[in-house]
Formats: sequence, structure tokens, C-alpha cells
Amino acid sequence: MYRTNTCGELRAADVNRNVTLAGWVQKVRNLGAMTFIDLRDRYGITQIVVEEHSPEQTRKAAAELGREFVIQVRGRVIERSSKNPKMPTGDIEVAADEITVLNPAVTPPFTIEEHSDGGDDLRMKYRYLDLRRPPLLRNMILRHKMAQSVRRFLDAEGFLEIETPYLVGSTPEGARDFVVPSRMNPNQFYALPQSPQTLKQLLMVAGYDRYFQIVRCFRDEDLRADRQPEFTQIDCEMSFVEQEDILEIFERWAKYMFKDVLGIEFNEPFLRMPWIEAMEKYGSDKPDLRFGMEFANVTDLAHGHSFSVFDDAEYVVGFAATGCATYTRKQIDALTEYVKRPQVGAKGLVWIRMEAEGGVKSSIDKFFSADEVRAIAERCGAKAGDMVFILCGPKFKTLTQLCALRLEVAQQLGLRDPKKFAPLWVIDFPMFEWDEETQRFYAMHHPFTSPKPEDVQYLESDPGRVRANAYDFVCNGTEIGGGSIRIHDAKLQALIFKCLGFTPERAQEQFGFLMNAFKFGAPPHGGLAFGFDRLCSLFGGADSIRDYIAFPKNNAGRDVMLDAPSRIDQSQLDELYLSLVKPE
RNA sequence: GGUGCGUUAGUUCAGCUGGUUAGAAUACGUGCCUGUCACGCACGGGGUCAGGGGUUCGAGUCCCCUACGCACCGCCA
Repeated sequence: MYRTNTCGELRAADVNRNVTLAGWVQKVRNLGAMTFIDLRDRYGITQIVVEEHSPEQTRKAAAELGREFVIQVRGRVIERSSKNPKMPTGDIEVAADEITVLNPAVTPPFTIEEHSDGGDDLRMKYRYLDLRRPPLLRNMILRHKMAQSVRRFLDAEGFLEIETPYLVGSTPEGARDFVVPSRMNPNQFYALPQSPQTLKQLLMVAGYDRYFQIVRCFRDEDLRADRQPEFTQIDCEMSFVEQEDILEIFERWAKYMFKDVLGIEFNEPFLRMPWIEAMEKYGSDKPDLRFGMEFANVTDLAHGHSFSVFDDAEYVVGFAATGCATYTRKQIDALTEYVKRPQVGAKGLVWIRMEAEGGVKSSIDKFFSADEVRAIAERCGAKAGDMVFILCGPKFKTLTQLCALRLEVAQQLGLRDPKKFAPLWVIDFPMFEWDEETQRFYAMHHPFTSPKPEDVQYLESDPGRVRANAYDFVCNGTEIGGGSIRIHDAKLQALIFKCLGFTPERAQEQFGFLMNAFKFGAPPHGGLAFGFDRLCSLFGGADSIRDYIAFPKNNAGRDVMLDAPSRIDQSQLDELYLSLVKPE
């Protein structure tokens, strides 16, 4: 038997017990006649003591230990003469009778501690060492707990967990696919699913009216702190439901998760905000509602004062930065530079300072009277002591730019508190999105999303006006999940494909399997999917999902630990009938 | 595809306007130390300043290219 106890469980009540522990050497403190060893496993740290009267062999073994050696210690639990209240096991220690080195270790390239001295890159290369550290361990435990919590809730609600294949067909719409060559079918390729969307709809046709899956999805797109090429979704679909049914059950689910995992209770219903309202008030379809600073349209007040910047703009919009009247010229200049960065893309920044004493000062004083400036500021909800920031230009572009500024100001004011949660549903998304580059409409969600019945009449005449039965679950400025009520009528589906510029042949070629299935009795259905990694990072209070994935990829989509992707042998290529365009 | 920041000891970093032998902390090694828990004290080893090119009497420092890392824009139905 390697161990009788873990390194996290012994307490004062265990004094005098003979125990055997096994784990990693966290730290050796050699005081000369006595040596202390911190022995670590995933349950905690227990102090081992080797004294002058300990067996010769044991003292010798202790002297040769290094960091991260794997050892086994046989000994007796004793009360410490100087206790450590900072450690759960701090009242006791184990007096070693025998120390066995199960495996020595080379010196690790960074410290295996709460706050490591290692950089991101290095820790990624030695991910198995980083995972030994308490923060990563806590994250993995959180992820496990959340997965259990998801299964518990959905199982109780009658959902069946059903696995769908990872080797599926490619669909060029949407994100880029990862493709996998087929040896048995020369010149043909599987694709890894971007999501099990069509498969779960087929499960609805099959009559499995409540389905879920915690499932890996794959998208060959550029990475971000919150985006990995392979990521995990909580994928759900239901039959005989309307949008309201889905929002109801998954709002209960979200509240259950907050309570079960974090102990946070939401008693009020989640806010439901139409997409257009989210855009106009916050400049984003995923607004951060942990703080206010709502936008106000001041176009009517801004026009007609011979200020050409405003007069030439389609839309003039601002918000009141709470308590920012004290901002110095330098701070305003910095924010101006911020909005002028290419990533944001604004031309300039107009400001109005509502002085605490009641005065008003602004960068547009030359063109507007004090009362006119005050009227604009008050439209934005500004009070004495606030600073109003205004941008102008094309409507949605300007709203998006102001959103970036709002988040930046909130960041500076410390309003983006990771311990605070502001969940909401964003509903009534537009059905289509116009793409300038290809001069055509794209499905904002996906082509199986149903339009609102009252908007169907505009499908052909004014597609931009059609709203979808689509909804997103948003929290703290992050899209956590989204879904829609699907189309289950073949005629309507054909019409949507037409609006999206699909020829009937292409629609049949790509999605014929689904449209055929719908001929055999498809129930009305809908569903949604949550980004599980994002949900974990939200609950854990971190910005990056990498910290919640055991073995993530780096910025360039590489696994620096495995050094993947990598070249393959010519023989493997031959077997797959592949040749390289750029041979080495 | 693009923008910004970065790359100096095992590690995290400092290194000013270009100027003698590139420093600190930590880690590592050796010795001393009977209650440490960020142990302490002393001594020691450790550098292709990412790679290449250029400017210069002289480059870690300035310029260009490349590679790599991070963040972001585009992209992510």
C-alpha cells in the first residue's frame, strides 16, 4: 500500500496514528539537526519532520531530497510544538521513520507555488507542472463541479445525454472547418463539427425531445483569450417548445448553477433586452450590465450648430462617465488616443465636464451655448461631477466604438468586478447580417433559425428588417450561450436558403440530409448551447479560458507541450493520397 | 490579413542620451544552524543580451528583416 492517508486530511485527532503518506516534495527546510519537508498532493500539504534521533537511513534520505521528488513517508502523527494556523494540517506533523524515494525529479523550470515565477509560455510548455499549482488545480476542480452540476440539473429535467460523432461532413458556411482526410475514401474528407447543430436537430426528428451533451467543438479560426480552436459546449435541444419555454428552463438552470457552484442567489427574473435596445444603449449585443453608463442618442441636439463634425454625422451618441469630472486634460487625451487607435477607429472624442460646482465645460463650447451643452449632457443622464463622452459617425459603427470606450472607462473605474454577476437574455436578434465584402446577407445565427412569424412577410422585400427567434445568454459583457427556435417546415427552410443566396442544388448538397429528415415528421423544436469554458472562466473570475482547460493551445493554435501540429511521414501522406504544396 | 507591446542568468526582471569586466531577486550548488513553515547566515557556479543584417571608432541600447510570445482588430453562421 503506497499510502494510508492523503496530504490534506490529517488533523490533531490523528495524533499518535502510524501513517504512510506519498506525494511530491514541495520544500525542504534543513535546520541542521532537524529537517522539515512539505509533502504535497492534490489534497494539501503535510509537514514531515526528520530529527537527530531519527534513523540514520531516514536522515540520509532527507538530506538528498530535491523539489518535486516523489516520496513515500512512513511515520507517526505528532502534535507540533509550534503550530501553523495558515495550514489546514498546521496542528500536526508526521515524524518520519522511513523515507523512500519513489522517483527523483530534475529541478523544475519554475516554482510550483500559488504564484509561480514562470511566464505563460514556459508554464504552457510544462503544463503538467503548472497543473500541480493550486490555482490550476482549483480551476480543474471548479470545472469538474460545474460539469456535475450541469448533468444533475438536466438529468432531473428529463434530458438525455447523447453523444454525436466527431467525424462529420464539412459545411463551408460559418467558421472554417478542421478537416480530416479519409484513407478508405481517397480524396475525401471528414470535418470536425463546429457544433453538433444539425445532429441534435436530427435527434429531435428521432423523437428524443430533450437532449443535451457536454461536447467538444472545433473551429479553425484565429484565437483569443476567450477562444480556442477546440472548446466545449453544453449543447441542448428540445421539441414542442417555444422560445419562452427554453428561456424559462435555462434561466432556472443558470440560477441553479450560480447557487450550486457559487452560492449566489438570483431572485429576480433575468432582464430580457431586445437586440436593438442592447445596441442603442450599450453599443454591443453582449452588454456588460455590472454598471450603468447607458448611451443616449443626442443626434437631434447636436445637429444644426455649424459644428461640421456633428452636422456631417448620421448619429451622435454619448454617455455619462460617473464621477469623472475630475479627469485631467492628460486623462482625456489618453482616452482620445484610445478611441483613435485602429482597433477602435473613432476620429476624435468630444467631452463635456459637469463640474461639481455646477459649471459646464466642453470641447464644443465654441459651437454650443452653455445651456445647449448642458441639455446634451443631461440627455446622457449626467449629474454634477460626471464627464460626458460623445462620438459621432455612422450609427452602428459609432455605437460599437462608444462601447469600447465605455468598457475602458469602467475598467479604469474598477467597475468590472469579477465577483459581481449581471446576467441577461438578449432577444430579437436580426435574422440576417449584411456583408459588405461579398455583398450578400448571411444568417446572423445559422440558416436553421426561424424568423419571427410577424416578420416573415419582409423576408423577400426587406430581409434586413426580419427578426429571428434567437436569443443569447450574456453575462458581464461576455456571450455565454445562444440559441434559437429552428425551422421545421421544409418550405420556409427553402425560402430562407433562397434569401441567403443558396441555389436549391447547393442547399440540397450541403443540408439535404436535414431537409430530407424534415419530410418524415419533424416536431417544432429549438435549443441553445453554452460555452462551457467561458462559463467556467466567468464563475472563476478570470478573463482567459485557457486557465480552465487542462491542455490548451497557444495564440497560434499550437500545443507547445506536444509540439503540435507537426509534419507527418511521407508514408502517412501516401496512404492518404495527399501531397504537400510546399515540400521541404 | 492587420495593429500594439515584448524577447537580457534555470526563472522573473533592471540596464538612462550608444562608452571599461552586463546587474538584482529568486532558483541551483557547497558549508553552518534544534522548531522552521517566503527559515536564517556565509560562500560559489551560472549569460550566443532571440537569430540575421545595417549605422558607428564603439551596439544589450539606434535602424531593418526574420522567428517566437501575449493582447487586440478582421475572422469566429
